[in-house]
Amino acid sequence: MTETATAAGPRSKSEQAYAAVKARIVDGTYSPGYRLVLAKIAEDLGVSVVPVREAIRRLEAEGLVKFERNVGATVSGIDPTEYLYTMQTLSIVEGAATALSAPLIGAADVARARAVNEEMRECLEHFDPVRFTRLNQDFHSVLFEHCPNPHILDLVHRGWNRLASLRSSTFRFVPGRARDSVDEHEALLRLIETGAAADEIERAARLHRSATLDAYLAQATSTEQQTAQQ
Amino acid sequence: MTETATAAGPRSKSEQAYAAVKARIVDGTYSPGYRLVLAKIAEDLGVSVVPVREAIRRLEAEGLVKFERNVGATVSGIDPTEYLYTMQTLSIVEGAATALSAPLIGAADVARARAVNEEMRECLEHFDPVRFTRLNQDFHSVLFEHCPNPHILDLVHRGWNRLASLRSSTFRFVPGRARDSVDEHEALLRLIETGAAADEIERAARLHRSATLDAYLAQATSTEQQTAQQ
DNA sequence: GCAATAGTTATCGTATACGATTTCGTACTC
DNA sequence: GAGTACGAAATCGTATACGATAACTATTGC
Repeated sequence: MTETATAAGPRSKSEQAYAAVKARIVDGTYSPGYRLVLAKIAEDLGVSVVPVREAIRRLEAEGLVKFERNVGATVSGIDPTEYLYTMQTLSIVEGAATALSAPLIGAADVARARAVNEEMRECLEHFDPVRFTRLNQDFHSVLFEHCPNPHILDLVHRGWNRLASLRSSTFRFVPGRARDSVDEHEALLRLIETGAAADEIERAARLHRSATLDAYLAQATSTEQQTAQQ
Repeated sequence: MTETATAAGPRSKSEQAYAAVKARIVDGTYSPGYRLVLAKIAEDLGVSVVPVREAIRRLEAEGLVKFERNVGATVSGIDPTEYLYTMQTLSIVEGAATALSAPLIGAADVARARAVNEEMRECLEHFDPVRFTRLNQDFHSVLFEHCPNPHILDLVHRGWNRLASLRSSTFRFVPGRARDSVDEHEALLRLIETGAAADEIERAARLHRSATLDAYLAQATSTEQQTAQQ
């Protein structure tokens, strides 16, 4: 359902393989570090290795897998540095996407986003981080789905996919951060409703993500362990 | 001779093919609309079609070629809409890259960039748009090459590659724009030298590219012809 | 003369096969 | 017992082959 404009035609086997493996990475079936053996995946999917190889290379281009010559592919890891890069990039492209979308966001969209945000608030009460995370994506989707520039939208999706692939690993919910996040969402909606300048919306959206990154970094620093040094 | 062996290990044939075809697209040997026949390229490069196919798909992911199932690949076209998307995206990621690089740019770098910019000014006198364009890339390379976030840097490079592939087509030099561009370069250097805030540098860099886009759009509107409708 | 259709050709998509490279386990030496 | 050398297994990388699909061409009917 996150596919970008599927033209509904008969998909080639390489596309099937791409979609299948991508889905497994994003939903956590293949978690970071998982070894992707071409022959095995090919057998699972009932195709030969050639289209699988092509699919893997596409996923590599998106940063979801790491490919080493004559060695093989693994699901991209949880290196904190990579996390920082991804979040920083996402803050930029997502900020832009949100700002570009803003003029196209209608009252109905805002209402929908607000409803999602209130659900998120409830998740805070019952401590349901899994649901919270999913709702968070829904919320932001409303904000940037109207982005008129498909290139930027694609970059946003890529960033989210990378984050999704890390979700089930050490990069978790930073407790104190969630409540602030919900409040920032509400503030963002207000800006959009009142037709604030694009600059301002972009800045707010970008800071929203930067704050999440900072919260993570603060936590990581306090923990002060190099969990993944490889 | 086109290959610039970058001190890496033995490249796979798919990588050779990727680099070779990419180079031909970027340097204009294969101009937009050019039909990329797998078998033909394979023969030219002395490899089989499988690695060529993989290379083409990678180039597709970068937006340099367009691939249609059971039909074939062509070098991505010059659709004005795509141009707009690319420039807009580039203005965002390049602005960010420049801002992130700024604190890392030393006096020597600024001097180098300034020298390049003065050369560009000379090109205006002798009307040498080809050289101007190349120098322009050199100038901006100095600004963002220190970008500490490789993801963002990669996005910038992709954008430049796409523009390069269009260079030899109808998207040309907009005469009145070039002089302003050189002045904006100088202003950018001043901001960097004086250690201006990242926000300010980002804004300036972004506007610099937006202005180029606007100049093109103004020209395109006045021309008002759909030159390439195919 | 033009449109529709059938046959031909060109090109892609993928399966299979095999050589190349790496990795892992085992035996041997010091 | 530790380290090294060798060999076997696993896996990747690419060539080749062939079926599938779309583009092209010639022929037929009107």
